Amino acid sequence: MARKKSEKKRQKIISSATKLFAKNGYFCTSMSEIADMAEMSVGSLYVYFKSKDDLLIEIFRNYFDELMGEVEEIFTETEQHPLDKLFDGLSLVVNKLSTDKDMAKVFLVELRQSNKALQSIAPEIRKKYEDLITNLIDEAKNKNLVRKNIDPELIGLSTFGLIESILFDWVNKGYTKKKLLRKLEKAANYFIQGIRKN
Amino acid sequence: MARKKSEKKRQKIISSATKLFAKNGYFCTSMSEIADMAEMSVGSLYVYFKSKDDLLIEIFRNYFDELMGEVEEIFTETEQHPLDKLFDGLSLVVNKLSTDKDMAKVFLVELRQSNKALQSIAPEIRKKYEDLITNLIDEAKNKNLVRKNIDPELIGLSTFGLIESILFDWVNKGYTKKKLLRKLEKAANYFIQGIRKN
Amino acid sequence: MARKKSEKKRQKIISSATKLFAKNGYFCTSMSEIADMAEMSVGSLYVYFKSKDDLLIEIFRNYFDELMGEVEEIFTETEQHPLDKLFDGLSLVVNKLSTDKDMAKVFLVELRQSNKALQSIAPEIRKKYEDLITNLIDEAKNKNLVRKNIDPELIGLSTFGLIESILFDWVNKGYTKKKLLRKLEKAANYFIQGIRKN
Amino acid sequence: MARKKSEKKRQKIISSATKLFAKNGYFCTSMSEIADMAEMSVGSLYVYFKSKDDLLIEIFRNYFDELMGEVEEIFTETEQHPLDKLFDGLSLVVNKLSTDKDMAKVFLVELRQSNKALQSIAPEIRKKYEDLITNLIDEAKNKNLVRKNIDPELIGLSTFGLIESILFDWVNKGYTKKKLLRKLEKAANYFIQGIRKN
DNA sequence: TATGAATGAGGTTTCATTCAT
DNA sequence: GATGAATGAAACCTCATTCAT
Repeated sequence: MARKKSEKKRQKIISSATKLFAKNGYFCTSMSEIADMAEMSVGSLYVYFKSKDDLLIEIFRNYFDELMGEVEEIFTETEQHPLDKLFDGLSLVVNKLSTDKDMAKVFLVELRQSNKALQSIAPEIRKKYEDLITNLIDEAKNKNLVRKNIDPELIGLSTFGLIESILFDWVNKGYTKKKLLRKLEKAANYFIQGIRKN
Repeated sequence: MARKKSEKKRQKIISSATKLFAKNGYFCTSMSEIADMAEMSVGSLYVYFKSKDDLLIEIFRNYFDELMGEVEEIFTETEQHPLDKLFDGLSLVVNKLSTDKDMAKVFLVELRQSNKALQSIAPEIRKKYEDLITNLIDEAKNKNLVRKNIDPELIGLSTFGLIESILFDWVNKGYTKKKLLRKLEKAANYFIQGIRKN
Repeated sequence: MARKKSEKKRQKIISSATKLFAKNGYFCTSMSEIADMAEMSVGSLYVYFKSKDDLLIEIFRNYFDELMGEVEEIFTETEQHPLDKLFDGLSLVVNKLSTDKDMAKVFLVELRQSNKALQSIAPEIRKKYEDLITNLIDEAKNKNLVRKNIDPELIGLSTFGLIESILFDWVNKGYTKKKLLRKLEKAANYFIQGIRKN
Repeated sequence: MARKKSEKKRQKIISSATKLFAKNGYFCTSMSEIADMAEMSVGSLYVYFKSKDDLLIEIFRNYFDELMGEVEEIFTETEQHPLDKLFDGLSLVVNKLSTDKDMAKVFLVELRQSNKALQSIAPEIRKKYEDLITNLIDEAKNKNLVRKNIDPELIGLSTFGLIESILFDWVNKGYTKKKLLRKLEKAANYFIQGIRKN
């Protein structure tokens, strides 16, 4: 029970920090602001996280471990057409990030920082994503479902860019989630059409 | 002559700052580091730029005004197939940014900041790019050269994302410029294939 | 208990700052000098006061609220001759300021600054003083105890000037408190004689 | 002729500086602001004045040497009643300062600074004034025109305070010069009544 | 576990003054 | 005489982190 209460506090810190990082950026957010929003003392933050960097890292770690797990599930289900699975994967990522605009913002902005804290985690997330895509495209190539000369790594990169740019647009313009998803689907289709073997 | 010397100093500040912003990020670069690298005093930085923010803004403003000008030239040349012009435009952007990896890095990272300094300039650059693409795609639609239902704004977004993700990969992995361009061309082709009317 | 300790520190900052402002003036006193004299770190000053301006304001605010309160008490005691109350009021002010020469100095010098910090507080203090005098002189007029045509506001101004110039002399020449009070009383008498109805 | 042109520049610097010191205070006025207002370069200021302090000192020196000279003239004219001469002297000072509100402001504010630059000049001006008054009152005492026990030095102090407080009021409230003079005359009369032998 | 006062290093910026032109 | 770019010391202030309670 004590464990539970403690976990609740951790989550409150994470959600407060995410909100503030989204609004003002990592560097323009102070620990005391986070403490204020989380309704606890600065000292308490350091009970749960060993540094400000650490807090940022943990925000990403949990979230993207889970997210990538879900993508993997989709990709390893064997029955579907690989390009449909690709489509579903992209939708899933955007769908999930669209439920927490603050997280989406932080993901888009902070994951590019040269910030030391993230020099470990950011490439890790990208790598995981690219590996999943690469495997999927390899599968598609083996089944002869995509054009020749398709570079699987490049598909990873491109789709990551697609996700990012469309989320970025949504985050800044603030339209409905539904519209966001329709946009993603359309753009994904342009792209998938470009690599599908007819 | 004094004017010329003065302009030389300005450029030295800009290149030093760009290098450091690329390496450590805007917030983790101090004015005194910039002064050191530019081989002048901190006070001198403030002779040429009225604040650190201002310095960052000017770095972007000059560079992207020129770059977008060049893209516009390509797009408004009338004789080519619009999708070829699109291809050429993407190549141009990546080509140019590939000559200055520091600038590329700064472009990729800092243009997403919620940093107040950039809240004006970043959207401006994106907007200019999107407008150029939108006009081009509209032209292509009028000439019936792309599939129905193509959303011009979405093409802007997607290609921006494409450029970013491929540059980002290059910046981090550091392969040759030639390889970078080949990647961009390939990815651009996937995408353009996806929207071209056959 | 923590509260008490905290209040002690505040007071130490205030007294150190007052001493230094008196000696070198507000602008020629740095926060780090204040910190040194108060035997704490610069950062600590900002725990108690949100800016250097704020520190100066608080020095005045507390002191003069109390002082004006005491003057008011004298003036609203009903039994005495109003001009005697005026005399007592002037004595009180000088008496009190003579117990803290640093405060007197700061009062004389800084309250005239065009310093933004004080643009709110300085007129407030003067106004409070003038209002008290005005009421008192109005009372005297109603009781027919002063000459006709006496301008109450002018009495406020003049006596304020009297207090200031005599304190200023004392602060610079540094004679005994007793002598200071005698001077004030004499000068006050000259003035009061000039307005009293015989 | 060159001499004349040079003197004109000096005067332009002085008037610009006075204006800015009046508005923002000595410490909140920068040399480059003064240069801007005087329509010349910073370097030129240093051709005419050896430092910022020096500039402030010279502003006072010229002005008050002249002013005190005029007061002296009045006081040494032998035919008038000394207390009338006192009255005329006070009027003269206020009259003159009322023609240049900026100078009045600077006089009121900066002459109290503990500013090193002024530690020489400020007491000098006060001393000169007090000496003139002391001589005058001594004359009056000899002629048996004032009450016994009048302290000449105290009259100097008090009237200086009177002048200051009334000018201060005018400077802040900004009424007409005529009204200012009437106020001064009234207040002077209260005071002179208080010391005159009936 | 929880607190928040205390720290001190480091940030950006200002500015009086100098000096080569 | 006139200029204004260059300087560098010093200013105010912030903030991640610690630690005694």
